[in-house]
Amino acid sequence: MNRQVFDLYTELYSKYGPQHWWPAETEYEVVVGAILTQNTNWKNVERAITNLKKEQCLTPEKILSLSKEKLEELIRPSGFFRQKAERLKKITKAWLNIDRKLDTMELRNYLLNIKGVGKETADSILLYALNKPIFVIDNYTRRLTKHFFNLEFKEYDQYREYFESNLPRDIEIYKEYHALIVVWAKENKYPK
DNA sequence: GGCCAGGACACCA
DNA sequence: TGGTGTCATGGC
Repeated sequence: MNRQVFDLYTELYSKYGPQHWWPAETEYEVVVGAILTQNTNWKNVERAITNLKKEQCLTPEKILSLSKEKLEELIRPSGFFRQKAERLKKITKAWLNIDRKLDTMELRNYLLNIKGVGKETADSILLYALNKPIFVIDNYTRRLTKHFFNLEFKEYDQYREYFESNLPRDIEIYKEYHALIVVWAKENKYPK
């Protein structure tokens, strides 16, 4: 186990403090947020979530009952609103039928088979909604890996396995580390 | 005013 | 598998 991966975690944690991610009141809100935040500033996602909450629409049943046009209107601030409305409908149906007895990788495959759900989205849901030990990789994580460890991989799962194999298998650490990486990246806009 | 955000997918060679 | 275009709003 490569200590520097864990050491960086403790460093970021003591510098920025606990982030208590994911900011959501329910599991389903995590699912919705995971779709809405795809390549999108979180501020814009918050506007969309606020709209959904204001209309009492942040439940699977309500999302499914909304017309396509109405859903698009509510989530418009998050951008890509047409495809995200489509994706929300699809993932919501799948979410209602999810079999929680499946093991982590089976759940991952289940999520990845939903159109509009890629690895980062699936892993965010696994970690933050379903409390499964999966390390979430995003572009910030790739940037950080290059910046601090001078490493670059080709595949998403290579990054994921790198972090997972160099950290204690601890869900809380996975949650905090990913959040701290985002905080770090925002403070260091273009560290190269 | 331009750049980019907590990606995913289709299409092409 | 690797490269590129598309989707779209709002913050900075």
